[in-house]
Amino acid sequence: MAVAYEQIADDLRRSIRAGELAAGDRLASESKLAEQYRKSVPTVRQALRVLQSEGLIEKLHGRGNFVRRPRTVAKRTNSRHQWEKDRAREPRAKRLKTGATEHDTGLGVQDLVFLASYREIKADDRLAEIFCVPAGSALVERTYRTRYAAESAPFTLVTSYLVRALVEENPDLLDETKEPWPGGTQNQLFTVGIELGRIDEKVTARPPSPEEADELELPPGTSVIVLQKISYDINDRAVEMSDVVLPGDRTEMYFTTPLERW
Amino acid sequence: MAVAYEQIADDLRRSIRAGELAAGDRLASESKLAEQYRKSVPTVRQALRVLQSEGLIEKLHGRGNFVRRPRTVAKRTNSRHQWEKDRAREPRAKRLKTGATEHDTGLGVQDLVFLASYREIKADDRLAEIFCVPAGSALVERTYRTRYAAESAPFTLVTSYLVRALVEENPDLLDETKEPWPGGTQNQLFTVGIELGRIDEKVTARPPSPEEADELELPPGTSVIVLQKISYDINDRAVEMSDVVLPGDRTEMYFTTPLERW
DNA sequence: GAGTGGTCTAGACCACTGT
DNA sequence: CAGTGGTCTAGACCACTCC
Repeated sequence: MAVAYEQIADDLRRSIRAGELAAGDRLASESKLAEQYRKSVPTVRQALRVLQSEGLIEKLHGRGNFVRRPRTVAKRTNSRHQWEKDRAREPRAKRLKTGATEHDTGLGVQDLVFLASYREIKADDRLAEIFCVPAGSALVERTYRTRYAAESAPFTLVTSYLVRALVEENPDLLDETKEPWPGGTQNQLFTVGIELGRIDEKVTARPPSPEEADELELPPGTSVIVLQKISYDINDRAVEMSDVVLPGDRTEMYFTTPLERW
Repeated sequence: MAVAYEQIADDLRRSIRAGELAAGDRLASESKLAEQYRKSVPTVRQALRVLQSEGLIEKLHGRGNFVRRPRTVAKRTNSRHQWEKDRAREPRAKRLKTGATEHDTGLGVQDLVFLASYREIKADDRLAEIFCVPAGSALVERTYRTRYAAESAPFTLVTSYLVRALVEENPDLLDETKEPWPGGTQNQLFTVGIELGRIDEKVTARPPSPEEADELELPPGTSVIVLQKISYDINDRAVEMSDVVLPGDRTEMYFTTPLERW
């Protein structure tokens, strides 16, 4: 009944689940497996494709097929926003100690590696509409990569936008060498007199672009979670927007919604 | 440079994007395509697999390969919770008119098809911990399927749990024929004297189980978004939990986080 | 029954990895 | 260089759909 490639996939899956093949182990070569199961190599490869799409194995050209190691789950909350706001007016010494990502993940600043780069761009139609500025207005585009010190792949790719005219009175906000900025974006905005009143987040999932799959080290078949965050000041003006790309296989997001009393 | 199957995939992708192949059109048969591109059938099939994993085509055994129709995006917000709470004490006539899903999607009750079934279960360890009851306690398990009247696949699979002891004083709450219940779960809980104080939602993404892929009509390679919702009453007691499975390719979720003033 | 996609074979050659 | 996975061929046979 069951087709051959499914039987092979089932058998290998069972071996992995049972621990006969441990995380990081190399599987027998495809030609060896074909011999063992008395099937052709393409049939074995079809079985391996199934396991790969389930995230159980990793195919490395010229090296072999390996049992995938489980990766650390990265957590993200919406309480981070109020937490960051509360710290935005604290003294630098306190802000230096920890940031919103550490708040979410429960790790210390030494466990995370952080890369930032800034450049200036002109607003396209989407960004112009969000910020209610004319298309072509000057924006600051900031890209961030955050990863665990012990792993090679980042767990978030962030592109953040600010309206240049709103922040240029503090030249440090245009200088990427000031990153990581203690206290984060909310403290940066505080230095130019902006207080946030509300944050809207839109969450979707989609297949990764080839570049995203490469950078996040995603197995084929894994989706990315895409989060678009817009920060509004206390006058309901959009002052910051971020596109956040998160690996679907290792991200958990938590949202708390308080309700008003009757 | 570029390998054959990628060239074929690129060419077909371009045809679809350019509209030469419209949504719902059948592609030429695999043997015809092999002839056209002067490649073997397995190579053509490899190209089609790429397009399938991108959600661009749908393979129907015995019928052909078809350009996939874009499906309606389903929206979900967290403002639905306050909205539903505000309506929970309204008269039945008002609650009948519309529900939280209509609030999210902007549609009327006539555009949506709704299925519900109830059964009684015993709490497993996970549920016992969430509700702070002994394992084995009686729970009401309620499953819901919601779809657009014009489409065949539901856009949400919901499994919701209540502690039987908390709701059994109103026998209607154990009766699935009372669904769809005007005013939703928050009105149901109101009838037994429960007011919600907070809702926590946890969001992750993962590959679908075969059953989920089948029911949601997901193309291979598409993830599902999994949302676990826990509703707490005003004394911080968990009173309801839902597991919500959403198709990753057609779901948008919106979360608003208000911030306290400085 | 004709036409379609699904599975499978047996083997060739190429590209990548590590020694 | 040997060994590995990646691509590709040419064809066989099966399962499904629709007429």
